[in-house]
Amino acid sequence: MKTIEVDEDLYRYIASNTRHIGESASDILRRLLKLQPAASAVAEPTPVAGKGIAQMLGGNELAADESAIDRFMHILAVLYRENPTSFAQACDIKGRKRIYFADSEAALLAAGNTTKPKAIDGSPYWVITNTNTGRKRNIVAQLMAAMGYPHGLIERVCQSI
Amino acid sequence: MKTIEVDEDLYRYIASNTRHIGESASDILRRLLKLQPAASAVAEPTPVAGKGIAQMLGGNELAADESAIDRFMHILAVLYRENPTSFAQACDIKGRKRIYFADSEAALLAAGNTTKPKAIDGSPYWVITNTNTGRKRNIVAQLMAAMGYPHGLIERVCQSI
DNA sequence: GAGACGATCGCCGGGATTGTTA
DNA sequence: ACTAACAATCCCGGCGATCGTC
Repeated sequence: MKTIEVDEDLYRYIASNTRHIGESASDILRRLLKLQPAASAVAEPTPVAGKGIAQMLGGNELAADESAIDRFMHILAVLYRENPTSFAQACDIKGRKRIYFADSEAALLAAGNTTKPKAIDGSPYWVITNTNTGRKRNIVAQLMAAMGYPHGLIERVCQSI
Repeated sequence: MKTIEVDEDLYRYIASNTRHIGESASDILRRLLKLQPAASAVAEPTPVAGKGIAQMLGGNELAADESAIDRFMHILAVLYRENPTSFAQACDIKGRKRIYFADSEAALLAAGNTTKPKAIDGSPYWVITNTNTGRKRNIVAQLMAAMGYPHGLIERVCQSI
């Protein structure tokens, strides 16, 4: 991985061409420049834990998300994609009254008022959304901890929300 | 200046496309992606009348358009003509409920009430028209940013609406 | 769906702030 | 009582589209 500097507007241009969750700056540039996709992209059946999330942090993909909610949803989508099974086991996190994750909007609505549930892209899950940013960080931290991510990475991800 | 991370091979590819000493990554990428140059440095006179956005601003082309809508439509037509591909990638801009661009009138009508779609001259695209001038400026700014135009030019174009 | 334009104002989403409970 | 953790109200900024104006 090399680091290069680009102007603001170029950066936005690249970010605006994100096609799907988990796409890195390299992926986007390769597509825009009509180059061959990275060789390893398809071949790897079991991604190394932490790879997807770390890549997300390194690249510019979160830049396209304007709000904390967008970044929150984006991170959750990547976490799910990276390890659906682990996510499923880890996501029964709850607050005092509310539950945070469920496989239906109704379940979340039933456990609190005005929770503003949103569907997690590419997964069967929904999350609560009506929280301050601190709690969003909290939820992500708890989830990632339960999924077995290392401390440092968790911290960096939370920082990025 | 923003920093992004790219794979080794991409880095080498970009470096190998350097045209002259001191050329920045942004300059090279702009050229490879066929985006607008950052500086006003249009060293060579661009002869064809009505060729680009800068030309349009320079001349009195827009003066003939009485209303903000006319100027709005005019600008969009020029932007499309200047780079149809980039326009196509950039134009999936939307509001909270409405979509702003589409390749058919019906698509815009379906996504909002009384949006007053109009066809963009010389292109297959339609835009929403029932917005205040601030929003028209907004739409143009978002579009141009996503097409990779530099800030200064975007501002001047919006000013002219 | 046919008058055209677009400012104004109502509504909605984001999330900090404030109220509540353990 | 005091605090920490949590819930959800409510303010602000942004968006939609009605309706006043020409």
